[in-house]
Amino acid sequence: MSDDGKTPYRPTEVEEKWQRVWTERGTNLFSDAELDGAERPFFNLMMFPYPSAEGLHVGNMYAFTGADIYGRWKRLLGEDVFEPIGFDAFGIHSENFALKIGTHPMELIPRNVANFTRQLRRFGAMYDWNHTVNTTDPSYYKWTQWLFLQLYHAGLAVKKEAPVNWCPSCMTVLANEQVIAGACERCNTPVEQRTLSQWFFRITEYAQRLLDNLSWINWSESTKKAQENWIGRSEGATVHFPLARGKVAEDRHEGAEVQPDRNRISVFTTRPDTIFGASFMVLAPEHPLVERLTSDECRAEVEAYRRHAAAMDLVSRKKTDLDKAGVFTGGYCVNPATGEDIPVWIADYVLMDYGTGAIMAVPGHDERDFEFATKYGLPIVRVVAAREEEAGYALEEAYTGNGVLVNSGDFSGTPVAESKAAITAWLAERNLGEARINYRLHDWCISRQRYWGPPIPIIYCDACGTVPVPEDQLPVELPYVENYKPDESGVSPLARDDAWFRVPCPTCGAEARRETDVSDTFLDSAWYFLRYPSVGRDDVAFDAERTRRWLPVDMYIGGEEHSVLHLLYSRFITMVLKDRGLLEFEEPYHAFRKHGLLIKEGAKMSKSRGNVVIPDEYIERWGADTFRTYLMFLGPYQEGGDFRDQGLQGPYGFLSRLWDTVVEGELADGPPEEVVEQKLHATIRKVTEDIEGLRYNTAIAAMMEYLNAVREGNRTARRTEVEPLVVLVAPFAPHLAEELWERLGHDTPLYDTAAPWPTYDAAKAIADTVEFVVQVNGKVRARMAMDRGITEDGARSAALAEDNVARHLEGATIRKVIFVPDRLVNIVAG
RNA sequence: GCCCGAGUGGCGGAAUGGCAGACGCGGCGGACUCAAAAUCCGCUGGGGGCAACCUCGUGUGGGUUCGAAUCCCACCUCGGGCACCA
Repeated sequence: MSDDGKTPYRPTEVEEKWQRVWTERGTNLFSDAELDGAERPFFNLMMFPYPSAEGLHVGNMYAFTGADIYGRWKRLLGEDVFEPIGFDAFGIHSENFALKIGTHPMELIPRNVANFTRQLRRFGAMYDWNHTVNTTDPSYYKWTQWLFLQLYHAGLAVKKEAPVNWCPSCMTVLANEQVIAGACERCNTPVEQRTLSQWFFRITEYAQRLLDNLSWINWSESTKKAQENWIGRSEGATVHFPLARGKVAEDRHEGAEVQPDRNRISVFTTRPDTIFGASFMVLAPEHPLVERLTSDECRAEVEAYRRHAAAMDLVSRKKTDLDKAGVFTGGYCVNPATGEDIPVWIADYVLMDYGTGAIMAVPGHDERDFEFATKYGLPIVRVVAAREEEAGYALEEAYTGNGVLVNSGDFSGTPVAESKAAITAWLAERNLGEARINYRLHDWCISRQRYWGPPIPIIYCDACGTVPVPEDQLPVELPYVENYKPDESGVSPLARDDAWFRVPCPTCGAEARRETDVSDTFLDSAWYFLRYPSVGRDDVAFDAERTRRWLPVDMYIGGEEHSVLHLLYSRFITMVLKDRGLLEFEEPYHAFRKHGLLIKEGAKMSKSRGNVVIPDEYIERWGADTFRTYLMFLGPYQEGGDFRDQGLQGPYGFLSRLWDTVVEGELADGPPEEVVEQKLHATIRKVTEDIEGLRYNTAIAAMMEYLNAVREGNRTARRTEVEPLVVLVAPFAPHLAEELWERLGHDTPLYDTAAPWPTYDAAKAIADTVEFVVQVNGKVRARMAMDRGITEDGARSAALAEDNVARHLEGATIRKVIFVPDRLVNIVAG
């Protein structure tokens, strides 16, 4: 009570009180028995944060608030909502930061986690703190290592010598997904190529399935689109071009068995129909056949070119705007369609990591090939024309349009579309090619030559070879290594700990060595949702029965930045576990919704701009309820919005007025007054439907409108008018709602009440009279109240009688009347 | 270059074939106050008119329709993603 006898809204007091109550009552916590017995399980998942030293970012808060509102709403509907949170604390972010400030990650991370936990508790999400995960905890990464073994035993984890993306600044290998435009996604340093022996997960085996399921999973469309592009399916053909007899240097290894694939160049093409126009070949400089094809005269030049290409970093190597440059190898192969010998070149515009690393160049119908052919004076043949009569016309640029084949032997005159299949079939009959589907997706390199991650559970023995660590010896604990800084060697810092590194072989007992690489952070996060319900179990990664009850995840809300990395990997891992018989579903998330990006005053938030919103400051000043409500009000959740400091005032005023209405004023008894009742039902409907569709901004606007109507003209509100609003606002402002619920006389807290969400009567949600719009020739001339359900004739005569309407019709003949029931009359006259 | 999304008052944004600008911020005027803050009430897209009203207006140009912010075509701008992908 203040001096004037008023009880003003004091958010901090209210929020501290209810957070204490929730903790004491365990309102949001599940016991094992509750998890096993839940009748209406709803798994509400949000993307667990990486606990940075800076603390919770407003972007995290935005994401979590939107997800928490959805979960709280489901709970108020009476579902058993499991809403866990955790920490994705392994990885290069953490390690780099630890290096920068000179604190060991084993000290730094628990500190950050503690700080995050404090912040997460303060903003009022209904997290189940009994079921948190921390990826750096041995009780978690034991199962990350177990997961690796599952893939290993399935033949899906393989070690390959491979050219990899090497970040010279982070001194580690990056997955293709972590390379943005040829540069490290983290530090923006140009990435170089290196060849290292790495562990790969064969995600490409699952490419088609990952693509196919996109057609039925309930996800945000843009996210599906991003995955589709990333998987990058193209249909075409593999075509084999035999090396030309007598025009290729003889095999230098006398007596060596000549491999079949050493005698031909295979290419992948999406345009097999243009094969008659393939007038030369281009190989990637690294292509294994270059050596064999190169003639003595060309050798010096070819080798110089290959050295030059190898030294080039991937940024310049993959730049589209580079001049096409290459060199002739001196070798030839045979175009299997024409039988002609065609020269073989090498050029850096052909990439070894896509298709077969070789292309058939069709300069007449491919812009890059045209540019290359023009530059080096190579023949350009037209094999497609819009009309057959154009067969003889020369090409001034590559023609990539549709048409019919020309200059293509028996296939001339065939339309492009059907000739693709016909030529592929013709080649296949002669063993010169076959239909082929190619994917842009690459295998997932999970090796990291770093310290801060789960050690890959593999042991190398001179006698037994590669030996997986037996399951009962997991976890392979990450040792404390004082100097964990990576170096230029490309060997993980773990190799420095001799006592850890040397280990007896699990199979024969002889002295053996551990794998010293750790796994990619994305592996940690690829399965964490499976762990949540089974947290505490140290005998299994996830309990089968509990998993059956709770998974797949019912609703997953997160940022679009994880569209291709995390979401694709977790789908892949789920499919693998299903194929191993460990799960009964192959898509981990029943529904996924992306949220938008939050900007500040029209600009991207960044430390360098100095416009980063620190949630703590706002929560301290306005309270968590206002902050949450504002974040959801400032724009459409799935599209993001613009955070403006002034904007907090609106939601604060709304919550304060709601407080005043319940706490300050006298509430009258009796059913809602007629004028308010219709609005009440309409509001319940709108808020319910808007939350379901994550349209939080308009849900809040509807509640504001309703409160304005309840308070209209300083009238005395009725309890039955206000109490439903207290529940509607509860997902957004849970503390305030609890307090008002209690002040309305309830003994049981709102969130412990079974299914308190109000229902609406659809008949009462609509008014008896509707405002008709009367148009004359499409222009609004009057607005008139009419009875709901009025007939066309009734509306028409009422409209014609209206003064302004009559005035606009003066002297004109009515030609037509458009009638939209309960909405509009449009009189067309002239 | 290709793909996706967006362009609406001073500002954030509503409206997805039928009243453009809901809701909120800011602004202006008023009440309360010695005063200010807070709070409450009213007004608030441009132009014209005393007014009733009229007129213009959703990036630009065209189209479909009785009627277009909304659908179609072309273009411009911004944001995001992909990119010598054969």
